[in-house]
Amino acid sequence: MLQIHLIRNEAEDVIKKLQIKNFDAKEIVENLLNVDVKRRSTQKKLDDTLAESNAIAKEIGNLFKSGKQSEANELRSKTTELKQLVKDLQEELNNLENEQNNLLVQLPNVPHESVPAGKTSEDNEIVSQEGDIGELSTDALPHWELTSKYDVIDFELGTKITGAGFPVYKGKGAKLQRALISFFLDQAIEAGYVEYQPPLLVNEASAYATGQLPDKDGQMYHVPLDNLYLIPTAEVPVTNFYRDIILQEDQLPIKSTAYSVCFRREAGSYGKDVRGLNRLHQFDKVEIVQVTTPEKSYDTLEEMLAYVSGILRKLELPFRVAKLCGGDLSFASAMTYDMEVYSAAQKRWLEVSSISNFVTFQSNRMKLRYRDKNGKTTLAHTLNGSALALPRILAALLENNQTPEGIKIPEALVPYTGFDIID
RNA sequence: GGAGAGAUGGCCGAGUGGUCGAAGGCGCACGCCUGGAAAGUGUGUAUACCUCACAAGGGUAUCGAGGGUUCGAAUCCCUCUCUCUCCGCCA
Repeated sequence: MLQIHLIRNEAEDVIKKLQIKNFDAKEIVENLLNVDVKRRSTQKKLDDTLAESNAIAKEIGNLFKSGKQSEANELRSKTTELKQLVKDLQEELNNLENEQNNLLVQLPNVPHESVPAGKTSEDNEIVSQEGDIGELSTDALPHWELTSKYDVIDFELGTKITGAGFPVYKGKGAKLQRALISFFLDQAIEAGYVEYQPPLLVNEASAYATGQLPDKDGQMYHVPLDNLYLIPTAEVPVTNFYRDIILQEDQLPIKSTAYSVCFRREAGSYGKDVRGLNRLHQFDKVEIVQVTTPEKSYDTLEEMLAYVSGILRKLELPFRVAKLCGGDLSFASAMTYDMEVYSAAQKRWLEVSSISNFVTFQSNRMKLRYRDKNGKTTLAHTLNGSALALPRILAALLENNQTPEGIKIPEALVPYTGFDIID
């Protein structure tokens, strides 16, 4: 959520920058400016009225004490009209605050000035690419055929017991999953992240704080009986650790990592996009989260990008990095890098990580602040990234490493799997 | 699920209708003391919004959350949430 000060002081600039996201903010901003003025004058009136009745109450107390009953009673009658006024003003203020909040929540985060214009993922800027995307032989199989050929994932079994998008991993497939999770976590720990195992269900306040609510409530599984949401990513619980907290500057940066199962309803896609492991309702992911200062957050973004690149190198997967254009940027993000690995058999790039700087968009909503050297409380910056999402990594490993003898396991993973080939 | 107790500032802990944003202690910051340190000692030490120059100063709100009684509530009443103890159930 953007801060009202920003709208108040830089309305034109906000409108202009949101155009990069193809978002027409003009009307909302105008309404906000209006409401803001009304809100402030109402608050002033209310405060003044309250100050007056506080003063009278105090005086009545003094009069009673000095035994001047009649004078006290006289004053008492005077407060009845003030009471009604307070009530009215309070209600008005409440309405205006709600109105302001409802408007504010509709505005996406302002993109960083370096974010390229553009509408779709076609317009993303490819900033780097590395690794060999060499040709596979013509009889190379897509992963959804390899999984049944080697009996490592049973999609139908998952459909039977739950539904489409809930695969059952089996044998070496299950072990490979477990190996990847351990590998990713160990890498993150080595890079200075603290490992957490968060709850997989969160309450409404948490889902709101990281921006899943109210914008994307249809994308989460909801448990109405307890009003809890299944997390779409570990980002939600982990970032919420710091909700309503004031940190000391020397505690920053905070680097957290968590493995979690992720649940996504993801309505609306079809065809090859959802085939096999490409898009699931339940999948595994290791997430990295950082909380840092405004001065450092963009350096941190680069650091996280370098970190994830390192993992992909160790997995020997060809990958490229895309800087998202305005139109492809998520609601809450100011700047995002997508990491994509090449799926040799599908001949397409698969997104395996998305690393974003949210600047103060999340911290404002969740009141995550720190006290700087001068003792001033300031909103912290939050960032997160996948490191990494399992299914598409698995898909790429299966496809890219297929040989007549079987599927080769990259060297870095062998200590974790205990085998070097799936055959 | 049943019964009971409780929720106060960074922490501990007082406070049952007015002088309480809140005693006292601890912690922390700065100063004094000291050759240096400890001890001692002095001062300060919440957040948000409004006014305003995002200064100083001032106003308002906040003692788990929301509502009510009252001229006036941390203190009384109602609802909710959470925590703890005992019982039950249970991986």
